[in-house]
Amino acid sequence: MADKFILIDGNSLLYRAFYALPLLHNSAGVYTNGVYGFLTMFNRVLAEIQPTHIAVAFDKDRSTFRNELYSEYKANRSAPPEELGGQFQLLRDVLAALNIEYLEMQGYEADDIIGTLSKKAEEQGLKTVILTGDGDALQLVSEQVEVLLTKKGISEMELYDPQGVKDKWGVEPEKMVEIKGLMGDASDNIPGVPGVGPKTAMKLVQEFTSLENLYENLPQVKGKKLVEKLEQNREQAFLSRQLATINRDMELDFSIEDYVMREPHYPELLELYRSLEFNNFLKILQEKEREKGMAPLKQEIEVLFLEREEDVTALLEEIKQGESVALYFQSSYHHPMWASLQGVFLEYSERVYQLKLEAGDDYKLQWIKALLESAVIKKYLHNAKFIQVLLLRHGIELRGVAGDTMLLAYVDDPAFEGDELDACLKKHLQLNIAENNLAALVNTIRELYFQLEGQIPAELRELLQEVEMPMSEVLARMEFCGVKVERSTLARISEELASGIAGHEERIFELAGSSFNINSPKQLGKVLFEDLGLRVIKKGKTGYSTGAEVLEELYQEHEIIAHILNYRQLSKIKSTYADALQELIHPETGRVHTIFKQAQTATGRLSSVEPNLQNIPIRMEEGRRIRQAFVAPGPDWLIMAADYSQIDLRSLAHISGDERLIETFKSGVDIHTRTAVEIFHVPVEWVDSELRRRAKAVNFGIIYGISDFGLARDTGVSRKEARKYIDNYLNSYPGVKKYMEDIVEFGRRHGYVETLLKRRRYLPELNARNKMVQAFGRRMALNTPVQGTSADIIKLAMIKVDEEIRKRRLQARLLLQVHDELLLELPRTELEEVSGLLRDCMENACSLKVPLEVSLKTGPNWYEME
DNA sequence: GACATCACGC
DNA sequence: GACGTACGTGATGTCA
Repeated sequence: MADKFILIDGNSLLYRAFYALPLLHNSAGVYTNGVYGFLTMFNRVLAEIQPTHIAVAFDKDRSTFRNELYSEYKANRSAPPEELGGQFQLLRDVLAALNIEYLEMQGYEADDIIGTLSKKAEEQGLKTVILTGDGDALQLVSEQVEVLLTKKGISEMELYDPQGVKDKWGVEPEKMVEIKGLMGDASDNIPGVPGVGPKTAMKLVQEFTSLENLYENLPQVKGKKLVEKLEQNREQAFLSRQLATINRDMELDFSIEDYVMREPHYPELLELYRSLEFNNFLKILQEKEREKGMAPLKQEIEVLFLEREEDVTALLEEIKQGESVALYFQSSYHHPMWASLQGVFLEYSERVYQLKLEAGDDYKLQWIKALLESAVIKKYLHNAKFIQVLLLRHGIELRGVAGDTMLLAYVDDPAFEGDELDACLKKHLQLNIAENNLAALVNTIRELYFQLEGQIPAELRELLQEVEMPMSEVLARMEFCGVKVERSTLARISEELASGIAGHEERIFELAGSSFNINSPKQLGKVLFEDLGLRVIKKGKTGYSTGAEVLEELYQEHEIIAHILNYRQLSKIKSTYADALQELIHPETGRVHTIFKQAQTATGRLSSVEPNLQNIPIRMEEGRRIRQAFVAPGPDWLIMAADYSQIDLRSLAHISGDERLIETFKSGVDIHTRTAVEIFHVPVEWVDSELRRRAKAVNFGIIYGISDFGLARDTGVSRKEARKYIDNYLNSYPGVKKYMEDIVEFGRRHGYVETLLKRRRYLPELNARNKMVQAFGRRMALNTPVQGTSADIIKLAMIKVDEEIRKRRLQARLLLQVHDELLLELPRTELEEVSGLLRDCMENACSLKVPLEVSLKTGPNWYEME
């Protein structure tokens, strides 16, 4: 790549950053916002420009050659505020640690240094970008030199090339000083010609090109007043031009090598960032350094090909009982029910073997069936569930899985995003797999497993072995089984929806007076708020907000709103459910097979994708009908749903140990009614549906760590009233109040919070300096143990249910988990036994301070259930 | 392809 | 003066 020089006006940028950001300081009280903002802009621009050379220029002090010319120069500038003053030296320190040259010269401004350097760079054929907030630099723009001007805040900038300057000012860059000479510059106290502003100055320079030429031809200038003013201020104009002209011929010993980009001095930089508490810069820096220090992976790995059955037999004879292998399967797609196998890599005793599987090679897979099904040969894999489902399609039951690096990495840190093997290797072994070297990959699996397993606390090892690993097998069976979905039912619903949608669409266009794309928030916003002139309630980043919340407020104001809301609802159901689900019915099974992601959520919950079967509509009747398509697989079969009642509140009761909450669940009274009695101070017979609804919202809010603001919005009462409800709640349930205080304190002290089964979630946010981030961390600290405990409980229940069904050799099968609900299919003949078994396994999944209650429903499909 | 907006579930 | 319930996935439009 061609060499590129970036020249930064340190003063200008620091000022800009200082005023753009709130006054931040570290815990020692040192103000840091200017330096912080400088570095933010600096990093962004560096990433964008990727310069090979760099220098930062500073003003030396306030007296320059310009003051000798004109004593009033910059006389209007007051000294920098106290909070900024100290940051100049701080910035110099940071630059020194970054190993970046900075320059300052007695009697000159940063501009002059930049002008001189850019001129010399130009002479040597170097492309230059000048980063500054000072528009004076535009005079330096040329074919070789571009200027990046800060516009607003610290994120908006504009890059000027010669055409850019011409577009904006109508003249060549070098004529900018002529304009300045005429119009002056208030910020530098350069007078110019009074009464001549940017517009007039531009016009004059366009016509006369220079001050000299202008004054020689003064009579040609139109406007008597203007000529008069120009005449009177002739000397001042020339002086102003001189002041505005950047000196490009300072005496500088310039050698381009002095400004080559160099590696920072890491120890100094780390120390500085630490003391300034620039935690995100620190993180980026450490990440970078670690990546550099990463051992290059042994890329040259000898791979032994298993081409004939005899090769495999020989290998299998070598692998003794109790020994272990690592496996890596190549597949064509990320969904095990839609993927085909392309190859198997096997690492044994530090040797790597490969079995290639082309289309029609399924028989080769049978060669290793005995190995895969052996319970005594230990296997280490990454995401064993995926392989298990894929193999089930080939009639192979994977057994003997001793370790799964994906699940291990998940219990180590559930917030880590990157369930892929290479991401885990990078994080835990500092290994960077540069290319897709699968032999190298399989060769690292066991090392990753043992190293990480050795690091995690014993409780997490237990969670992995006793919960997540068995869970993985249960989920594999559920995914492979799938759930029967009737295409014809979905098609019928889709058609009905289509006609409903068309009706709303027609009426919307009539009322709007034009047709447009209703699905486009942008176009819809224009119609509602510009064409129809409705009240603007909320604006987002990109324009008017048209969310349901906003539209509901406008409901009474225009007939169109109701149609839009209905249109939105129906088209959501049609596109996401009725239509998309049909495509996902598997041709071989006639069923829909989701993937339950087991290493996805920060709380320990599962998630469901392709399709997501955890968000099938239920609240609104129109959407609920989608459930009619989820059917039992035969006339003598049933769908059964088993719901935990109030599992999150029961988890909260257990964790907090609150006496009243525990007592309520033990006595079996309705929790929301009870809460209403407590927080509204009324006898139970006064609790009507409205009071119960509000109490329910409060209960909900408590679990989520809601604020008075959010509660007010959800219940429709005033914020003050909502505050009162929360206070009343906390007084009524003092154990919950204590829990909230304790869990946040625990999180601050330990850096994490944990669930019933000691699943951890790290919460660095709790100790953040940013108040918003901290509040966010607080809500997570409150919510995660509750939601995560519920997730733990249902996982335990699922393992028990699956175990029991298999032990009793029942035909009933687990199909889905929807956080607090299990869905099964079963022959009618097993109805009684499965009901008892489910209730038993779920209610006794674990022993809490409160009873767990389960409600069971059955029916021919997921819609008609009782 | 990344991002924002919207809407569905618990 | 804005902004504030947790955890998710997916369809669609917009803009680079």
